[in-house]
Amino acid sequence: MKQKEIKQKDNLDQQEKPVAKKIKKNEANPAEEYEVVETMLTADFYKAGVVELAQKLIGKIIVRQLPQGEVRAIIVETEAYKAPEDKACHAYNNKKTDRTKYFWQDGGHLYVYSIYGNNYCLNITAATKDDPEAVLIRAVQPLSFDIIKEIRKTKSTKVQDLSNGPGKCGGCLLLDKSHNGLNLCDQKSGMYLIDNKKQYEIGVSARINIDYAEEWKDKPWRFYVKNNSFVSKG
DNA sequence: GTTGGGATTATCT
DNA sequence: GATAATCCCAACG
Repeated sequence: MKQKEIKQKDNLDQQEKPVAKKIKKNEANPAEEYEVVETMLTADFYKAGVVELAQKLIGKIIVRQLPQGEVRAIIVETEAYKAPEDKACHAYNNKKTDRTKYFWQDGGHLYVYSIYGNNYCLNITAATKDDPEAVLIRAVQPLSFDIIKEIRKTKSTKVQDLSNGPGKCGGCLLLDKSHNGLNLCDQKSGMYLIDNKKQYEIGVSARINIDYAEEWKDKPWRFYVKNNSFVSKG
């Protein structure tokens, strides 16, 4: 149904288009009232403990510069992973491998891991380099719609399928393991977060698909925007 | 060098 | 909602 609006105009006149207005046409629950602050979030923001940071990240806007243009999306779902004690965390018990070593960075860096083939999941480190903690970005709401559609190449007619899952978020942003360690506070990275003053109603639940984590699987460390259709199914 | 499973997704019925 | 796909990665030898 909405597919027609999605696939129209792949190029041409794509300058000066009001992004929020575009979303409004395509999504039943648009973020049309969001209030961007066009300043890169700095290292102080990411110094918070991982559970606090997971909450603070809800509503923030990810910006990534690509050859195709600038990708923007609102974070609508996160999960906190906190080693060494958290059995769900890849760095549980301070397990440090080639994959997990990126946990040991100051807050505001990326940890990207691959899973089930060509899926790359995006994490943002919290606290300091001595704290192996990171926030998994499980879902975002696209703002720069045309570019994301072009990048993701999904055949689905549901706009939500562009970004309602952790692997899909990595796909939207064209991330892979080469982006491990990227600094979100460094202007040269071409990727950063900006603030959004809109207040969202935030839901809390246990984390998803970590049944192996025993007593840690029930921790209320998942946060999401209530009534937002881009939140993952779980 | 081989193996087994995963913080998932796409594509069916 | 069920299942196949798909490949990286860590844990063995």
